[in-house]
Amino acid sequence: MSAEAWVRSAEERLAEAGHKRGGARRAVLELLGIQECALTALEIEDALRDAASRRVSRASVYRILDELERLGLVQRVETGQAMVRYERTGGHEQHHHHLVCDECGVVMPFSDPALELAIAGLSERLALTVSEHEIVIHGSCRDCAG
Amino acid sequence: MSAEAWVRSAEERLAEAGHKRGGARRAVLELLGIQECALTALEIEDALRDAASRRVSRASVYRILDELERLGLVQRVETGQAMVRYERTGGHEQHHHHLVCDECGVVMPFSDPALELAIAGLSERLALTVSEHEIVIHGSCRDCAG
DNA sequence: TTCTATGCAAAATCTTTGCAATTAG
DNA sequence: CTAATTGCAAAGATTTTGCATAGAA
Repeated sequence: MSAEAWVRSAEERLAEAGHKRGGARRAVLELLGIQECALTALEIEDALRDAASRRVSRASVYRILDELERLGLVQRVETGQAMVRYERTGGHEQHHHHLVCDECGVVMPFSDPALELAIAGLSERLALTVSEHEIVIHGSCRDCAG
Repeated sequence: MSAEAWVRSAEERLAEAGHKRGGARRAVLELLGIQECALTALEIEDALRDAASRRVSRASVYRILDELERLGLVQRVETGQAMVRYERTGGHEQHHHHLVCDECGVVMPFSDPALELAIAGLSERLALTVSEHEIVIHGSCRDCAG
């Protein structure tokens, strides 16, 4: 799904849920739509200010992300770093997970069919209705490991 | 590994690293040793107070957990809830991951050989020296899903 | 109009740090 | 003695909330 299509479908979903349009949320959606990987609230705020697309207050960024998450439009990524990250769901070419270098803090996306299969099988046996899965692997990246 | 054996080996490791013994840390180690699953710093503080084993200040709990994590004796578990959780490493019968019910907040451990295999295979192909993996699956538990 | 969206500032929550007193080796 | 441990209180960092204004339907 392209960034534009994702933004459009997200706005539809928001309208269905009784939301009105707003410039701040639109700006956040457009930013998330074109991201390859997860951003923190602060990164979103900074990116919007720098891109001059529109300044959005931090409180709004948090409120918007919270609502988007409730509607399943974005997903939290817990990297174990100080801040939570968010990225759009269902939008990228394929579902991906994250690698985190605990030394330099870089976060990289990765995909693995075998892992997806294992999780799919697992989901059927759990005492839980699985809503999403997000796997974070920690370690040292090539630069840091030397 | 039994709780006692784990506490003993942890203290050895701490001694090697140049640490002296301390009552607060000892109490935290003994508590973590017997836990089935991950606790938050606050839960640790409360458990120690209630068990009357020893009161430990919150700052010390955090400092102790931080040091134990640095030495690889405990592992952080990011559940996506407000607080980070910690549990001992290498101590339980088998490596486990976590299920989180996003409705009631309950955290349950689970194990899955197929998942471990998938991760083992994956680790060899990553641009990362894997230090640990911790998988958290979100959803609704039986009680909440109805 | 009426309800949502937003910004600002204050508050809340979790975690870390500074400092002094204590204690282990 | 010397360095690590600990508690307390203050500070930090991230996130949430209250309130008033602006804006969409």
